[in-house]
Amino acid sequence: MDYKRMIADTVRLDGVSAQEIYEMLVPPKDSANGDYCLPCFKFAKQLRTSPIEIARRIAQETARVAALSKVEAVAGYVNYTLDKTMLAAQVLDRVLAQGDAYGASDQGAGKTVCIDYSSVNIAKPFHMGHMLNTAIGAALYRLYAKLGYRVVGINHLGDWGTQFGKLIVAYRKWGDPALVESSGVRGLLDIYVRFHKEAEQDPALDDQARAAFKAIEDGDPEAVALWNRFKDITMREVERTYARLNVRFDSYAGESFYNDKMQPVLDDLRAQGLLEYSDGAQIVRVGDDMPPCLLVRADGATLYATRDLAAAFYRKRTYDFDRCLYVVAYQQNLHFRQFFGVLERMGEPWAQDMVHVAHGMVSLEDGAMSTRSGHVVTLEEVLDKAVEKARGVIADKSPDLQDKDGVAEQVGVGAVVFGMLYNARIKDMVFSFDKCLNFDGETAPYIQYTYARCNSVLAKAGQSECEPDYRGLDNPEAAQLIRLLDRYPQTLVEAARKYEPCIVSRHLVDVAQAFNKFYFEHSILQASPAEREARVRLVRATRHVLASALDLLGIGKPERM
RNA sequence: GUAUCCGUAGCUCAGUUGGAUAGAGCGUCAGACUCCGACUCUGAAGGUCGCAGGUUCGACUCCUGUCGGGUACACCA
Repeated sequence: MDYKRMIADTVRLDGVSAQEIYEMLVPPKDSANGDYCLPCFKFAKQLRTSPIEIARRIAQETARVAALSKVEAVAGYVNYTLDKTMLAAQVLDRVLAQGDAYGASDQGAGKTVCIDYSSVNIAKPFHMGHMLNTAIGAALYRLYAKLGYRVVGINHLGDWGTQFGKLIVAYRKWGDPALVESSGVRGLLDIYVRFHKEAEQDPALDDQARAAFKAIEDGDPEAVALWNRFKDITMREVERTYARLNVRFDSYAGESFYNDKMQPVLDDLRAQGLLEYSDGAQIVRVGDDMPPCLLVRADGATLYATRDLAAAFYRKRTYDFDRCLYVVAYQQNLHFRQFFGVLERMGEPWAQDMVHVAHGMVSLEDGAMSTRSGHVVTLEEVLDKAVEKARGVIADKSPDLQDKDGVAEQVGVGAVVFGMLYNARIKDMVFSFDKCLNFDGETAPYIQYTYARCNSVLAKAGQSECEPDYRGLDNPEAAQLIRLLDRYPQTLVEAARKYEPCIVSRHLVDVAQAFNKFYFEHSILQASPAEREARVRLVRATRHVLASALDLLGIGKPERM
């Protein structure tokens, strides 16, 4: 039942529709003012009446709406307070009936969303910058799936380009097959870094690298075999990391996949007369406020944008998406505006369904990360340190815990992932181990602790046949918690609409905080049987919402910790 | 230079299509475990919302300008 609707339908104001009223009913900032409020200032001019008088009249009209325990006109606002016991009964019934599926919806039924995220580079380490990208993309993936969309997760592998020529040259010169096999990406990175260092002294190396890449392009068996080997080594490692993060992809079609799919797009552009020559290169103009999009180099080679264009057409054809998201750092803002602009000029109606979900950059305290110079913090070492720290806390505080290693993994990895998803995605992040390994306050361990605490209470509560008496929840702490549980579904919708996982994480923290306050102020198991049942139901509902949100963010849920 | 994003407490950040006295965590200080898990909870201190105009009954929120910072700007991805 929709209380806002009931109130809105009862209001009679000349020239104002129930829908307008409905949309104006908002939760007051201070919940002491009630559950909803209606500011009446807007009506004053057209009704030629003071907001105070209008509020008074509306308050009178709507006072008879059932389920309201209080209606008050205050300083031009009408404040509505819902009957706490009725609200509690309704919200808890709804949450408990749906369980962990609470918050799911069918808004995406029949619709497809493609999400391009993570996009690892072959032969390069998976560092904290990729972590941010991957966490955001994976959270959006699960979020859209929860809202009923068919989601296609795409890992657009960086598996093409002259760097592979460099790697081949470096590998042939300094690579020890056995060593590279055992040291993996680290070993590949080492010879890659060495290549750059030596190429400064010996420019001939760059020519050899170009030749080696050309060999891959021309299908030279030995070069292609090496290239595949680099891919295998990288993917083996990356898959291990994805498994730890519980991240999955539906497609690994990367750059090389589109090698043979660019020409038709270029032909199409040429046929439409959009492709122009400029200084020997071929470009498409996309508007006066930005530089043209460069698609073919003077030497005939294609570029990043060409591949993205081919990929877009392929995805539209293959998945028939309703929306295609690109989770990529804001550094590439211009690139996406240009690339989307080309689609628009081609008259593709779906050009407007393309979205660059831009996020901030991760840097280190002593400057930007650089793969070439080896100045990176890899995800693996961060996760390992976090898990190690979690293990220490567990040894200290829960020495009798079962499966200490499993829980430490969930807590440590969870803390890192949550740190990536806690702020608005556009924010830059200066990585530090101190901040990343913080387990206090608004962190994953805090939420996981709350979740474990719920489990503990529920285990002790056992089963009950008793009918709940919701007067046991008629207190500010329970009311606040119930309000938050009630708003969870619309929170998910908003997070998806804005492509902002942090809206989910913030709500998750709010729920955990509200629960802990309630827990501290009110005894659950010691209450009278009927009130105890009401409170146990609240704990159970809270547990469902915590579980659901943790799942969406990709954070483990230790039953105990 | 042009475009674009960011600027809110000592630090890191929230702030719901413009609404009532701008919120949280960390840190600091002071408290709460004979009681359902103290990885918890309570309280205090801390703010010209970068600055200046404008729109509005009402601006952290919208517009213009300005200052500070990030990023990008043709043959890399």
